[in-house]
Amino acid sequence: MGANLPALRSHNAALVLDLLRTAGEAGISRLELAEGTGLTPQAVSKIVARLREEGTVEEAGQRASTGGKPRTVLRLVPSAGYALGVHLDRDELTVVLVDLAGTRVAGRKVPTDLGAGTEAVVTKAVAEVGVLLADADPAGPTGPVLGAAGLRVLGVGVAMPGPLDHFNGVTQRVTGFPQWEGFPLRDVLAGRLGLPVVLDKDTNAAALGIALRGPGDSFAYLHLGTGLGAGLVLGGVLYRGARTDAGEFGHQVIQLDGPLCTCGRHGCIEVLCLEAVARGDIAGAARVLGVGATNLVELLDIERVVLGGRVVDAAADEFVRGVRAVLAPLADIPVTAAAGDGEQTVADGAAQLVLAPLFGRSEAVTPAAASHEGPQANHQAPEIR
Amino acid sequence: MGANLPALRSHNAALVLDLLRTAGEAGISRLELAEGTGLTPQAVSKIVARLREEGTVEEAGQRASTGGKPRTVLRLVPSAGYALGVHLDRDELTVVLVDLAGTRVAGRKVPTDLGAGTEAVVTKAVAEVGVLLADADPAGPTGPVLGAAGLRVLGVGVAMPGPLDHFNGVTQRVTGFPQWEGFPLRDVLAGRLGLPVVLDKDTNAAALGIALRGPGDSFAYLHLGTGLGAGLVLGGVLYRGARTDAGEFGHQVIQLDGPLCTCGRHGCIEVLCLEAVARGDIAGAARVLGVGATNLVELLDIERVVLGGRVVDAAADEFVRGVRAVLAPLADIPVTAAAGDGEQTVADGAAQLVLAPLFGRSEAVTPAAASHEGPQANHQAPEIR
DNA sequence: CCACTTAAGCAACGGTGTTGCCAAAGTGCA
DNA sequence: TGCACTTTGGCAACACCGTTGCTTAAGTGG
Repeated sequence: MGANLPALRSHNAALVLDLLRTAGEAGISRLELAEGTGLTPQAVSKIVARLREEGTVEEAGQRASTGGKPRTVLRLVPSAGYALGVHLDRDELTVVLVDLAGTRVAGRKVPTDLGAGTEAVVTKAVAEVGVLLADADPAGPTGPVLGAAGLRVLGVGVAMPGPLDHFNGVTQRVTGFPQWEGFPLRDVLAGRLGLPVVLDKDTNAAALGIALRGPGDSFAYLHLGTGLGAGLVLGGVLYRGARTDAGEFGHQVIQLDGPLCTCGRHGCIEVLCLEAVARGDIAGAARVLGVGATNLVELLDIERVVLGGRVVDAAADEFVRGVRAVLAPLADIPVTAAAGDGEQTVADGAAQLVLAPLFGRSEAVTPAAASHEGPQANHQAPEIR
Repeated sequence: MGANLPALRSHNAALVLDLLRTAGEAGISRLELAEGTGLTPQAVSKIVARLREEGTVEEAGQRASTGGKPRTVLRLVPSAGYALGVHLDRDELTVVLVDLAGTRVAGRKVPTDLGAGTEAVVTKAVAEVGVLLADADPAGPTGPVLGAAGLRVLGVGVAMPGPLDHFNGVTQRVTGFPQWEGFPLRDVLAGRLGLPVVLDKDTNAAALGIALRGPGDSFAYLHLGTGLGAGLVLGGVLYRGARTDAGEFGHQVIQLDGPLCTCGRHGCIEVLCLEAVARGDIAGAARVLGVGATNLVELLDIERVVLGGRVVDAAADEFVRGVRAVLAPLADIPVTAAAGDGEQTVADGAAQLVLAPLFGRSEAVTPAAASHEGPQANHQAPEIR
């Protein structure tokens, strides 16, 4: 909790990196970085010099002059670091390699059965990662970590259906697959791969990915697939809650004494929504989702709502329109559908679980984290240096 | 956004002060402070030395030895600073003076009518503050600021029914009193009193007050009075949302096509709850509140629920039991009633709006705050020095 | 060609937490 | 009573952070 000089240094470096990432191809000048961060131009110069020496940042031309020396444009070097994203879904395993800019540079998708057991799934995931890296890496399959000789892989983000314990990296009950309860997936995978691993819910991963694409604001990502969940980004940072279980949106009750849900309660959004979908009533499902979204907007004062997941993807326009119809009379909040890559949104977001800390996007530490020393020594938040 | 050495210094000082405040009368030693903050014992020594020189902290005896030099007990000096809390309710004006430890040292309560207009209410509030300070201050009514010669008053926190704009300190529509819409209460009051002023919703003030009494955790304070609102404390910090409008709990819809609410929607918690109360059905009201609380717990993964407000106070036990009954089957979350001082909970909490920043309890800056230069120059977060 | 403007680096500086060492103040046993 | 040991807390030197004051680089415009 206490901060020292190195902490201050990396905090400011993260701010600068985040602005560089947001600027993308267009780049950004030192003075603009100074304005954006509130730091002195001199401080920015020093920080940029360090980042350039590391190879994380490069100069890329200059702006038109405004009467004096033209500003030098700086740009993030995407190839300075990579992260792996693993999406472990009920019936499918997706593995992607993402660069520092958040661009997917390689990806694989194979059918998998979570029911095959933890050992089988872990082995398969490790194998898929190996193949992906071997294909992606021009230097070939040599080097210390799974052939990652040429690429600097910073870590692996793993996204799964919740609930799970993000802090300890342990899976909890996965509906239908009791053998996953209490499995320390993060540490097992970290041991096999020799890389830092971060585990989180699929909805959180997707929300994080969306957060890093847009400006750092507050929004809710509502994911309607097999079930219904939400990822909450509050103040540009993923909100996980005290026990990292936040976002259980599906079982919000919006109809007292409504139909019985699998969770034992009555009138949950999920059961109402899925029943409507089952009978082909997309408008009805969208309306229910809209009521839930309105509750969220009112309660958390967020700035936008993003819809995603298989069911939404199948009729995105209709869902967006339906949610808007409920929300619009009360608040002028944009409602959009997540970029239509389908399920790879989650895999890309999983990779961002590793990258986000570099850009200061995981600062809001909950009390649980403060009292916790953190995961395995060398499996903690990676740092570029 | 960017941090420099002074920022680091005050951040760490705030951590130390927060632990000292939490320790209360019992006090805490330097080494315990080091453990609690994660700082080096040496760093804590330096910080404590500064605080002692300021008069904010004092030595108070020593612990029993455990085989070596006994630990020196440190304690916050409550009289080192004071804050005023003003609760502006629809029909009542409460003014309290609170010391650094959060203890109320003086208070006044007078009937008031918000409908009398902004000028009349402001004048009355200023007068009440003057009387309170004159009574409380042994040095008598001399000195630069309203007779506060002997007391160092750090600022004034003002709590009102929402919605309002906390960042700009401007009131918005207050139901039934259109002349309050868009009134820059914070700056007007700051000008009259010559003190920094902070404006916030009554529910937020109450939640903050409760947060500072307990450990820094996550909880929701549900306030059932004229209306129904919530104050959310997430990770020990008051959550205000992008436009400082978070906590609009009353208009969460939990019954599709339910009874019409004043807000135009159907089946809001507020209308269901108030209707039940009106017909004397406390159990029914508590059940509705319980469903809403359960939704909150699921969505935000908070650790406890606190109930308060006039209606709850009148039948606290029954409300607590009713909410528990709904919540218990799903989560092991404590439900309690706010300490029964009635409405002064809000006034005390209002004073904490001023004190909380000293203890690092308002760090989570929303994006809106970052892009905003802050209020008037000298009406910003006060600092002890 | 030269005055002016704007961008960025160099050097010195104040101030942060850290490290290494030492003094102070107890306990417990011979 | 004396002495070894443990624990607490301060002093001094240090490395390193962003800041300040100034200089150099690189343009524009009359």
